[in-house]
Amino acid sequence: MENKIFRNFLGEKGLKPTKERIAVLSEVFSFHGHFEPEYLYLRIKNAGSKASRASVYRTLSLLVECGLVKKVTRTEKGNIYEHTYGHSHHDHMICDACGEIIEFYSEKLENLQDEICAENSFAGSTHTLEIRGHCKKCRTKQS
Amino acid sequence: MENKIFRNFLGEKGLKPTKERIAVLSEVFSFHGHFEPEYLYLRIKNAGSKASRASVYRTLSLLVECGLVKKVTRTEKGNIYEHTYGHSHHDHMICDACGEIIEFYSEKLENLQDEICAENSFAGSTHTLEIRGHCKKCRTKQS
DNA sequence: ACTGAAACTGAGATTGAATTGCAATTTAAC
DNA sequence: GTTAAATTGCAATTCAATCTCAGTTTCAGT
Repeated sequence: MENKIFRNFLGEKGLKPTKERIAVLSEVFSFHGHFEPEYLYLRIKNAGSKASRASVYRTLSLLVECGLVKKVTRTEKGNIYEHTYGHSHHDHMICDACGEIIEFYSEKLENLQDEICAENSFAGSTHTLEIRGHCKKCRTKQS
Repeated sequence: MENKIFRNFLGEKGLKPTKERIAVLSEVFSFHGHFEPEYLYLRIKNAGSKASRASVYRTLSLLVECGLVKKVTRTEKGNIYEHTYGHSHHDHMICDACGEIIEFYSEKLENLQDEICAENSFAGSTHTLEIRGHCKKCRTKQS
């Protein structure tokens, strides 16, 4: 599981699995959904563990580096992350009215993108598709 | 052309087409490609016009609001913009090695996204697709 | 267990893009 | 022209993110 993956990753880099790093890891995987670094920091505090803001940021970078966490998007106010282990790849729709984030996945879309990369002699490794608009709820509310 | 569009937009909002705003507008449309606010600010200075950083930022927001300019992406170091008037919609591939930005467009992709929105009862208004990887040049260089 | 070198941490300082407050200036309607 | 409203630039501010560095922890070697 993610704990093992992270420890292996740290080992390979000569880094140490400290309390703080493990606390961040656990907290990231203790819930589902998207989060901002500050929110994560507060959760950790609240959970009785301790890790400074600096450590949260530092660990978050490590988690992204080893593929357990992904940077979803950048808002006006900062980065948004999500954990990816156990989650297959997906893209996002974001409601401009309420901020809700809907995840979706389309095989066709993935294939089409591979095609497009090939056409451009581009070796795509990752992608981010973000559709903005209004979710069902906010669409109704408007009218 | 863009000048007229911007002036109309300003007029409707009771805003004034000042030298500074027009300088920003002209400079944005004086070249093709992507830019950062700071780069734009320097270009304006260099062109002999004058507009403070504050005015550049303020005007850029107006240009985005009226649809002449689009925020392409947010990097570690800030926003990247492009002018959109006269440019049809497209998406981007960004080379992680050299930073090159390749634009592409696919009708199929657009349609597929509309389908996906419909499936999720989502009213999509805009989207951003960013494929990251290595461009042809950097792929070759690597081997 | 001990020891020491290397890795790590937290608090606060720092950075840098972006925004804002405000006094002075410009605009344009009358 | 005159004047009210809009605009400007500077400097101050904001805020996420990063960095500094002295003190702390980890762990391999003994």
